[in-house]
Amino acid sequence: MAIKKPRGTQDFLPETSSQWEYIETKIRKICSNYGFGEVRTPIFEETRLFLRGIGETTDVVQKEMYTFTTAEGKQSYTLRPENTASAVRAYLENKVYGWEPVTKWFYVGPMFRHDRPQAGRYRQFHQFGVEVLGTDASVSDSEVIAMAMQFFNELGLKDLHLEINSVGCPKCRPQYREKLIAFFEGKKEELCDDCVSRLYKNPMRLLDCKIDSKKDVFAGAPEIHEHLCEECHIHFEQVQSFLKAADIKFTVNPRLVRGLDYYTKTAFEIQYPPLGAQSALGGGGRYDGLVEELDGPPTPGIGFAIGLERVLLALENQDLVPKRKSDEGVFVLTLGEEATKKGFSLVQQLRQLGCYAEMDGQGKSMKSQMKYANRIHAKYVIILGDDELHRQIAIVRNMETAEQEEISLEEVVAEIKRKLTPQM
RNA sequence: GUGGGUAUGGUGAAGUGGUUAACACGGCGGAUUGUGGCUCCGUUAUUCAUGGGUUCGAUCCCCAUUACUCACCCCA
Repeated sequence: MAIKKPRGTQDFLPETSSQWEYIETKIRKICSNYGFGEVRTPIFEETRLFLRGIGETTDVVQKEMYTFTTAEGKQSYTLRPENTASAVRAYLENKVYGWEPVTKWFYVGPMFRHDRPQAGRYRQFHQFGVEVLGTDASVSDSEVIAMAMQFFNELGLKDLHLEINSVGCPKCRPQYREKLIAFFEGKKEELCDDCVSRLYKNPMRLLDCKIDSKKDVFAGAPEIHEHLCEECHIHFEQVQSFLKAADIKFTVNPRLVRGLDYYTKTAFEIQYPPLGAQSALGGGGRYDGLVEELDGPPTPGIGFAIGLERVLLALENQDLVPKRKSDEGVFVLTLGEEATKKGFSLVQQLRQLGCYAEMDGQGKSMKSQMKYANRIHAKYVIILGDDELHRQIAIVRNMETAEQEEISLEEVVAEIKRKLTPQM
């Protein structure tokens, strides 16, 4: 049996890779404009990091991690399912807090979750994300959101919805949680099975249940905004006013809840509805308790993660995927052994001068070589056969105009280089 | 983890219980000897995911497996 790639993974062939390159170029540009430096952490970490960082009761940790032990079986490792925990670990391990008041990092790379694959959902997927550590200023919440929106804008994506919410903090969330449980406890009969099981584990998740949230049961359910503490309330108001000041459109969705335990205060999500079930292109929020949870000094943080496969889907959906454009180049067409030897020398010289040059070398017919030259969109073809070799010249054919000229072998490389170099 | 759909050449995709499995694209070769893109011609699946069963006979029927896919769940 032929060996196939693992389920939920993808091979990116050159055509697709160039699309990724395009997206990454945008990412790097924006990050540099916002003053974010790239952090590269290991693809795998000690399993404990994710247990504590993401939360033991979350789905991600409970059923989606790729966990393994080494041959000695001493240590348990896990392929990173997201990168915030790793970034915070790196922040602490390198004692960045000791010399940098505010840290702004971004990352791009593969993440791993053992989900059932589906449109826009893969087991190895790629995220672009940012983290701001060391400030609880509401302006940084807005900055991070603005950054995500600018990323989508620059890609040309339209019709995105930005939803924001505040999920409270350890001071006010527990009370709200209790109220929610109390409210729904008597109405278990009317809830779907999933919600019943969520009721005690993570009652806030009930709020965005697709089935129950449409029912009457929800009438009169306690709203998070009525239960935020003073601090959270003010913070949320400020975030909104900063967004307005930057002319960023958003809607407040009191039922927006994030799935990872570490989120506090601000939570947000960017949706592109046409993608269907997996319409969240990105999301993020504040995680003021995470650094402490990982044994660091009390340090506030905020960040987002964007699913790049989904971004690509959205780009395809709006026909915004750039076509791969090949470089202007030259094809060296050779006939005969001696000519091929000389041709190889020409190709190498051209390449060393920074030109895109190719040849056949398989001894194919002239016609066949011409076809190939055409296929790779060569701008010039250098034709070299025994005849030309004896006369110490080469025929240079312009593939657009079909004009041909004879140039001496000594000058042909320099001449082509000149032709291919744009005039300043 | 749960439920639905689909599995035919490099790709897209017809099709039938029984000698030669359409078609399109792509690939390769050719259309006077050393010249591309257009056109034309030829060629390109001992075989219809894998394993089992029904049958005189299965790519077409049944079962299982696997993969892909969509939805639930979850999330990016």
